[in-house]
Amino acid sequence: MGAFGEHGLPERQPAGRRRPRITISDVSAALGLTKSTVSRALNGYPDISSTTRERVRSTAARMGYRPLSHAQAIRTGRARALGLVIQIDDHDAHRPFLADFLAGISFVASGEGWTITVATADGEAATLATMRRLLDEHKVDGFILPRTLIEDPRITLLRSQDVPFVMFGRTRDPAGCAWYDIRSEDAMADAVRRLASLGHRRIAFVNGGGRYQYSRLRLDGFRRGLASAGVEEDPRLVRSDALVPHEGEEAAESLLALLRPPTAVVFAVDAAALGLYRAVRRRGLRVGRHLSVVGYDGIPDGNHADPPLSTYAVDIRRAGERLARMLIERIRGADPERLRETAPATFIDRGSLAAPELGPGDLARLLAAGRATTQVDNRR
Amino acid sequence: MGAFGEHGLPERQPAGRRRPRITISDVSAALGLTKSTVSRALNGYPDISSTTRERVRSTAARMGYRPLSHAQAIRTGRARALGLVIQIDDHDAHRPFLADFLAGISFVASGEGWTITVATADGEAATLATMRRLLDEHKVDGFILPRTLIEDPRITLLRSQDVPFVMFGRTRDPAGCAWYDIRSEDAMADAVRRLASLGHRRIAFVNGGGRYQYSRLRLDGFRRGLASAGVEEDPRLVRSDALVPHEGEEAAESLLALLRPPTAVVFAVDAAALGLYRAVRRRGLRVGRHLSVVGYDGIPDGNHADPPLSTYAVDIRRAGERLARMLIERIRGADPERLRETAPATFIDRGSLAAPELGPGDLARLLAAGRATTQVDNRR
DNA sequence: TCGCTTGCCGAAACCGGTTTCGGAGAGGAT
DNA sequence: ATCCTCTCCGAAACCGGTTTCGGCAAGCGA
Repeated sequence: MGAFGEHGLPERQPAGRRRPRITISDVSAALGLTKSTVSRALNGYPDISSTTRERVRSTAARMGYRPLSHAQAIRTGRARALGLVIQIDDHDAHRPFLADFLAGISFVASGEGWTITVATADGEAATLATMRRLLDEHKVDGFILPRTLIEDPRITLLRSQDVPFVMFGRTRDPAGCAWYDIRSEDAMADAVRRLASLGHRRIAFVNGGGRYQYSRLRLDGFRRGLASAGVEEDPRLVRSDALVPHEGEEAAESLLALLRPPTAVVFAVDAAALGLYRAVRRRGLRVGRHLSVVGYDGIPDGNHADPPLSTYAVDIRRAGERLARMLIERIRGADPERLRETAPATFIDRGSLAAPELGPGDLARLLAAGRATTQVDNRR
Repeated sequence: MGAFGEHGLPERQPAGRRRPRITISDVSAALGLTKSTVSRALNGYPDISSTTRERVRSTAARMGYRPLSHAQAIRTGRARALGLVIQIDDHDAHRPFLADFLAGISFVASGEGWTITVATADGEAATLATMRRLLDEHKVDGFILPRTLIEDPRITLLRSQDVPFVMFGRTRDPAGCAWYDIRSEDAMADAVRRLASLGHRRIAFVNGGGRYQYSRLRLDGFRRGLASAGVEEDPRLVRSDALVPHEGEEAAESLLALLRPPTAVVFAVDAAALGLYRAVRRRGLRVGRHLSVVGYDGIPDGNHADPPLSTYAVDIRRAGERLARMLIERIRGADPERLRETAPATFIDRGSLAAPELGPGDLARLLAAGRATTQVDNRR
């Protein structure tokens, strides 16, 4: 399908005026050596004397020679390209960060003379098929896997083919896996402690998607925070699978409808937290005053909410940089179990959490009153 | 710089268990032909009989043969890869759309067996350097240029090297250029007419960045809208270079400070329009009621504003699809002047514009009163 | 029947690299 | 002086394709 031209004759590119590249033969001719010697010198083979090696390296650099990666790839199988397959049917929580993520990856890759091959895929099957195609055509030497699942079929595929990869996020079975991750569980615990120290005792948690490894970790973190703050956990205050504003709004609705509603809500995902604003606004109440909220991710939209959403921001560009670095090392043969790194998220206080103005009881009465005077279902 | 390994010995990849690829030699052996015949048959050379051609094509397809693009590239110079260099120091108006844009490009490219090589660059010089590197290493066969400038150095570079490219957006000197663009000027004109038909007479315009071609077009569209609605243009109601909320906020401030402030504001960029919300909210007024606003882009954040921002949405995924298709045709030799296409934006009414409740005079008085009771400078 | 096209395919060179193999020359031990 | 071992590099094969060149056989006109 399209691999061979449907067009009759192969068209030629208009005669380009690009100056001809400098090939390894040019370098070897200039040095009076054979290209095999030049190749081995540049690749650090031990059977080339150090003086020759230096001579070759310096003149190659002076002449501006850079090997053609596909010419190398045809023999070595390495294309010096990092693969990134983005599954687009997912919730769009991470979309605003894609540019930063790519910037981080690209910064490191470019510095090493590598390139990035990206593809998008619609659904899990398409993602795997795309990865297979990229591998089959030797287009990439390894993959960066965004958004790791608890059970991730991509890992299964890559493991079975011995393809190097690094994950953004941890997974259940870590054997042979390299990763970079943000300790979002610590952020959740910190959020709870922060709220508790402000005086909150009824603290709810709205988690993200159940298939993601991070959801498991963040729930653990939330519980750890409760425990360390000496607050007893109330299972009625926990929701899950809220990834977009609409889902967050529903979760907020059900929490606010409780007999003893929470005075503070911790969201695992910023985008879902924005949904709570709608629910609160509809009741004529105000976030930060009547209900404290804290999110996670640091999406820019949070800054435009009223009041701006306090959250734990992730340095996604740095994540891209580290992942690219790790993947290159991994492709070069580094032990994956040595390539594991986590970093903290940083709290940004924008004013959406404060000491509770009302107890749960008063809040419940206020909510009941608000419900009476407002249309319940004017959500779009 | 990293082109040759700093590492002593070249490490080898752990012995992969991937099943070996099917090469052209496998196909030729199975057919009892030489690989040159197979190659010419698959590429549609006229000196291969049609019966042989079909025989070759069918068995190649049956065996699952797909040519290795770098092996081809080394002789042909074509890598079957589309290049996309994203300049990240720009305003982030288009960042939320990057995933959709990539999805569109990837959808078409994958279908044709092509891949996408992306890179990010910080600043114009870095962008050009990155493009040169990708060309020099034959990593890409052509470029998709996002966000065309009025005078675009990328075009100069690519023209001088006879490299195929397509632009997202038009440019001043269209010679040899292929493009896809949204007729945002029509959207601006439509916005003005829409507001005028609601009764607005003082309609302001806040434009985007001056270097972009679209800014010129959108200003023209705004003026055309005024003319067709029979409203006289007031130069005091036009601002420019507002790309992010903060800049939009400043523009809004200066407009609201006028003796006869506008009752409606058309923004060339949604992100800037969000800044107006802050200025209006600070005065205790309400968008849609006291001041009508309409934006352009269709960013998701607009949906979470209060009231949600009416805007002209762009189908960015389709833009990616069309651009990828056009670039592939362009690389195959199509006439660039034939590859030009525009599409309309679609208006989305979310309630941020309405009939003027107050005349400019009343609004000015209200603003003055609001200013007295509110801190003027509590913006962050 | 002969010569000359024409259609069709094989042989081989080529693209720009990498890798294997072997041998020349230096140096050391005997 | 001879032999043996290293050190270091050249020659050539190779990777998986494309493209040039040439030649065989069929078809055609004279």
